[in-house]
Amino acid sequence: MMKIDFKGTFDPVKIMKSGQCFRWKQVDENHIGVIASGKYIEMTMAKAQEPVTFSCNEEEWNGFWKAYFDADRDYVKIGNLIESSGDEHLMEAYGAGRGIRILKQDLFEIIISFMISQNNNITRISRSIELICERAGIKVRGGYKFPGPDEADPKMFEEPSLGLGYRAPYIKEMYEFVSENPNWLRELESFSFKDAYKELILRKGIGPKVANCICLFGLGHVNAFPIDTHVKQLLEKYYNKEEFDFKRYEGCLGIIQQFLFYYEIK
DNA sequence: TTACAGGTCTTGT
DNA sequence: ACAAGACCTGTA
Repeated sequence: MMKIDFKGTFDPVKIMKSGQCFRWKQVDENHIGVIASGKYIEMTMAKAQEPVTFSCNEEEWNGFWKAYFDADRDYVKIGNLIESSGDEHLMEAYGAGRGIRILKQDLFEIIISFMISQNNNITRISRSIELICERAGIKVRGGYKFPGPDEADPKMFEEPSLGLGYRAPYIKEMYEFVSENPNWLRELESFSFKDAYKELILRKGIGPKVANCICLFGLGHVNAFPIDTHVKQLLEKYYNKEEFDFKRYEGCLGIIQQFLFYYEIK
């Protein structure tokens, strides 16, 4: 067991509902379970200001989960930057979203997950992803692993019951492409934010919004700022013509975006 | 029933 | 460059 005090900057329930992860689920009254990169962990659903207990040992924490939960980033500092901004809308969004962190998730899983997310709703996205995991059938503790590029037959994605709809050929093509270009993911990881973005939007089914989500949640580029319908609406509603202070939040733009997004869907 | 959902692709100016 | 329209489909 690892007990970590995040000093009010880790709220499992908010993260689960934040829309960046689709496979977190409540396993009992007080715990949330997660399968990430084939590893399983459970955590307590503590209030934001209480320490969180994780079902792993110190070696597992340091070797994987610490990075996954972005535990080394100073979210208190980011909170202070917001609190001292005088931006009332953002401060209100932060009040609602405090405790959300940017997870460092498996790159390929994020690519597929956010390709599925286009013009889709969270319920359907989660359902499709879970079905993909079950159909590929790679069991791990806690459920099924998300199938990597060589761990699923691309034909599988044509199956209508997965509910992928018109996105199915995009997903199939991505599995085939990465399987045939095994170095592509590593190259993406070595690229700068801008180069990774440019490379991603070359693929069919990936546009500006999804590419930004992949950069933010799968590649750890915290300056990626995905603009979806909600954030677009919010920017138009509260900030006339580019008056949002992007410059001020250089270095944590994606985290700011998460607060705004969470606030708007809530 | 009709409209919507964390957009993207295609086609036409 | 930019603006429509179309697009799978479960759910409310």
